[in-house]
Amino acid sequence: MRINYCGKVNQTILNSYVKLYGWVNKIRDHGGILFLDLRDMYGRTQLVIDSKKLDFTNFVLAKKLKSEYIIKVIGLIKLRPVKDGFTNKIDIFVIELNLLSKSIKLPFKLYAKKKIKEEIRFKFRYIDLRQKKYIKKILIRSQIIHKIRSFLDINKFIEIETPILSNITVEGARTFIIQSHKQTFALPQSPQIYKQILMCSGLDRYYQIAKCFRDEDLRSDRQPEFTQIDIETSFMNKQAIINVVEKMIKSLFKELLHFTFSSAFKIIKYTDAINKYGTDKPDLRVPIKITDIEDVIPQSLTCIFLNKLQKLTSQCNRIAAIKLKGGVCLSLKQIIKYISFVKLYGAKGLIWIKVYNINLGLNGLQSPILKHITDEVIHNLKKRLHLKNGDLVFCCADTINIVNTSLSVLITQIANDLKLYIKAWAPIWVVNFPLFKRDIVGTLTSYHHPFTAPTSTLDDIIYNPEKAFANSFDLIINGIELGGGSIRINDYKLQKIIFKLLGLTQRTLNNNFGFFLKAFKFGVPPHGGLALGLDRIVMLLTKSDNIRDVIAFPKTNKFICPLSV
RNA sequence: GGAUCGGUAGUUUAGUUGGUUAGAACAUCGGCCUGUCACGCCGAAGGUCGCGGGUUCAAGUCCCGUUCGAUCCGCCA
Repeated sequence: MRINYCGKVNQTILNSYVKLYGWVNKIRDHGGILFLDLRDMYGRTQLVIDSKKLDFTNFVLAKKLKSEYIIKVIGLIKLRPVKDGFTNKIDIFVIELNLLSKSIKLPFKLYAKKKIKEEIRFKFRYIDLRQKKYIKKILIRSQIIHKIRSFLDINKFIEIETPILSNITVEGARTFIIQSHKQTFALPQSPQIYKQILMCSGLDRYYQIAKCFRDEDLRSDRQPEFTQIDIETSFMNKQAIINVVEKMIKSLFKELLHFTFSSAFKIIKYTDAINKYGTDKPDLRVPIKITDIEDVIPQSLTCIFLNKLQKLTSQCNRIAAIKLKGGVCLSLKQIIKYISFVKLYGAKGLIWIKVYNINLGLNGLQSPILKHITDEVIHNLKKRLHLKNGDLVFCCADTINIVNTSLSVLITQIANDLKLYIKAWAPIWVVNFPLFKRDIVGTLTSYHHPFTAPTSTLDDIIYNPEKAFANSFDLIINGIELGGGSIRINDYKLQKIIFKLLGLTQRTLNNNFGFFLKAFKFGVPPHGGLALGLDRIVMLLTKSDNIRDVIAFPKTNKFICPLSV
């Protein structure tokens, strides 16, 4: 058994002998004496190879060592002569040296100051992972999984594995299909149905660290195969589930980052999130909200706000604004940059108003629309937006979706540019999502999935499905969707109605969900649960801006594993 | 499926309105050096400029195509 690690030997065992294994990180050859940094996964320590203290054969061998050779040494731990600026306090005076493995020249420099292209890093991932910063992410990932397991274990959850090879498909993402010589399998997008079946068995606190597969295009936070912390419980309501998951997340932050959340996570309804932040995953570290202004500007002006594009006739429009405190310092160039930025999201543009002196009315402002507006409009805007000197207002007018998207991405962009984050961590539960949404061809689809229990009445669901809401909840931290869940339907009739509303034919229903509905006839406990994206939790806790950094062997945008291709 | 950015030595990169032999730093290799810790000093080697085509007297540079990588939109129950 290995006892000593390079990163762990310290001055508590001075003047004793130690056996170390490791990689040659760097050699400083002074002729008769060599200084060698030996590295393992926990850190580095300095070996001193002195021609006077080592036999000739060993010294000759030492002179031949190169970077990344793997060696075994036995040496005496000594205090290093004191010199300013160096904190490593000990040396290992080598008395015996063994070469275990050689290495050719590395394809890139470890501990390079400049960023190495991922293309190369992932091709040689085994070398990439010799770097401390990436080892650390892998270590933290392991700790997170370990802590989640012990937390859930303490809370009486049991870990149950569900099949990877199955023929259950829930509509949603594209599915990976596996052809074997005997059968065709689908890789699971999540263990959703299996875990609900387990509830039917009475295994009422289930969890799984589950590999999931979705054949969709990649993003910086999306991989085709990823890991979910999948949880399902019976006889717990929404609040109870939220409580236990929140406790788990808080314990992770406490144990891994030594950060304590002072209060319960904020809970906000979906509709409020959309109205105030323009998105269902707001980043509450940024203190900017969206404010409706349509009712404080005269009808005659709305077309100007709509950029002369259309009259405000449809109910599907929104005229709204965000206020940037101290924003007058933004240059016209920056403002134009933001205008072209929102155009990427469908907005026709932005109207901006710089407030230099609010008491002077129009004279205290700078804006391209000054000649179209009156002091009264300014007065109204001042009241609505609580305008003060130095503020910058961006207004956007378009369909609700375009205004929401544009202003929410604008808020994020401005916050990034101007470093407007007022706190480190902003967790939030977004609850009561719509039950359904219409896709591009007008078909009704589930907002989450077809098993989500509604909060609306049956009449509303049937006759006004788009206005129906779900008993669901998403966990958002810093604008990142960590996961979501819901209370599930546990009523045979209701589940069947939902399937029908979603347009499933009797045949599809029988083929895909027949067994599931049948299970309902044998009794289904009230149940619910959620799934958290493990990779995203690791990203958050390791402050990684890329999911590939927290996965040992990630895939590229083209679904290629650069290591093995 | 769409948009944007990028690919020059092992790595990170410079390369002007197209114009001599594509330059640097670090790494590598050889030599010297007993207190370095980004050691130092002397020397050397290392480039089909992603790939294919076009324009031109002349292309790393301009144009077209393609491929790979990244980011985003669509997509992601």
